[in-house]
Amino acid sequence: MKTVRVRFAPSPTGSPHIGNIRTALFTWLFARRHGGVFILRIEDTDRARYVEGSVQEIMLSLRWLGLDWDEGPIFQSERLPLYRQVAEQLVQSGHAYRCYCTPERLEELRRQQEAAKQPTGYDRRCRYLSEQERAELEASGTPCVIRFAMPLEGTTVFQDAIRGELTFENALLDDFVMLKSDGFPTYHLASVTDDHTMSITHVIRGEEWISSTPRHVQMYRALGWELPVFAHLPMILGTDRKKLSKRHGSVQFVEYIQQGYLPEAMFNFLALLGWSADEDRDLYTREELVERFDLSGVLDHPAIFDGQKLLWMNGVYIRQKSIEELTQLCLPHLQEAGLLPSKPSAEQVEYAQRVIALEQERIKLLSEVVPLTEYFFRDTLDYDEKGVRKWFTQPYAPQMLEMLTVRYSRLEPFDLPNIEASTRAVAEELGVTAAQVIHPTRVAVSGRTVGPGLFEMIEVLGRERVLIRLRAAQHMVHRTQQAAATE
RNA sequence: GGCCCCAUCGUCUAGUGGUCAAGGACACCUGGUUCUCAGCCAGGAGAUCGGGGGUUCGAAUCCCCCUGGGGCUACCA
Repeated sequence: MKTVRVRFAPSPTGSPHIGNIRTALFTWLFARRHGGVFILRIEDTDRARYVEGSVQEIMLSLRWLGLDWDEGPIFQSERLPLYRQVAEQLVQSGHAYRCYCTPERLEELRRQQEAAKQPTGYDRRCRYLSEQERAELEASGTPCVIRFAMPLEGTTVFQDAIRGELTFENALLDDFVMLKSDGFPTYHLASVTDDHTMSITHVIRGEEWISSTPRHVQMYRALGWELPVFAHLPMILGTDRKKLSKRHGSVQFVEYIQQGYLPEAMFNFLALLGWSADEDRDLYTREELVERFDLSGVLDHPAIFDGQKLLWMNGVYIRQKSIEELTQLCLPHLQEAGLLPSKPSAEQVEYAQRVIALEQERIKLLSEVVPLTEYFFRDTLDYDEKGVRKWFTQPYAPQMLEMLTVRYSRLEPFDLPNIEASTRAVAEELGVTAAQVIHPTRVAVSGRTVGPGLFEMIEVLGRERVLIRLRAAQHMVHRTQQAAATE
């Protein structure tokens, strides 16, 4: 059996989105599953739509996901002579012809067809030019394109690895442009030519290409080239069931990277969007996915992209991380937020690690580490309003804070068991439940009503910070109770 | 408008004629663990398989029609 050779062939017309990358992922998975070759090809044949930097974003996204390519990136813009030669060959063999129609005429033609509710499409005027007309047009230097001469009747049938046999009526397919007047090929010419010259065995691409495939099939035949296997992947739709677009919030793939999704979570999630092994499970390692992936498991209906499950999965993978690795992953976010300097000391990293360890099971997105742990790094706290109202108004609060201050000052060592024991002792002395001490104390040392266990939090904060915060809380309690009394 | 593709819980999906009065996961709800949240554990609700006709002893699974959604219909990919 032939070596599998597949390609991911994006056009650099903007930042890649989830759908683009999912196509890359499936293609890569297929290549690795079959010990094949994965090629990156940049389809930069549209000079007008070219967006600077998108090639970098594509490669960055691929690398981040671990989709390594074996050949490329190959730029179609550097292979122009090849496409022209193929187009010329087709003209010579009578499968293509030069068309001198102006864009204006084409537009007018389309307008008329639409008005008459006729199918739109080129009317093949230049296909039937006489030798003399052609020579005159050529001599006058009129710009021209090269169009493919589609068969006028019959059907084009091909097998799609995912959808089975697909049939198209040739009469309904017009003579599409292969080579533009600027000398650049259109997608059809470039991709067919490259897929053949690069010995691509399986053309894996989005479903939006299905209707172009009969054209490609006809080109392969006209050229006498062997057909690859076609596999059209289902699309990914937004929550409004519409094609993914700017309106759907962060659809740009790089934004997911920035927000702190883990590559392993994204990989896992994307693999299950439009493909499924026949198993009741959702969590797979990259290796397990490579072992199982096949085109036969690819679904033939579109999937709606809904980030909830991705977020959950990300949390799962975050919880699986070693604390050292998670810390390294979180550091950039903490630095960007100004909670840590750009070159943190060993002590600062060590502290951050202990903080992150306390929040690991709550973090679903790396960037969440900032709001979740802020109070560990800042000197002044933002007190939760509800928490203050509920706990700082308790009559025993002033005395409680004083007692805690005294006891915490004397603890030796200042560690978890001692902190817990002394805190519970305070509750007992005050004649209140442990919870009645724990909750106001959490507000006092963190400003929050939710967070890690109080004793762990206090231990990590350290005696010095805790005492300062208890002092600040005493003032806060005083003010709060004063205000309540005057009302 | 024309051509093409598609249609199972809100979402991702299992299911290829009988074992399905449809299974799993996310989200949601309840209970347990507990100092809160999260996590974890247990349970619950949630699809008459888009609708209607067939075929068959029997259909989510096969066929037809309708409806709905999507794609293409460029000298864009």
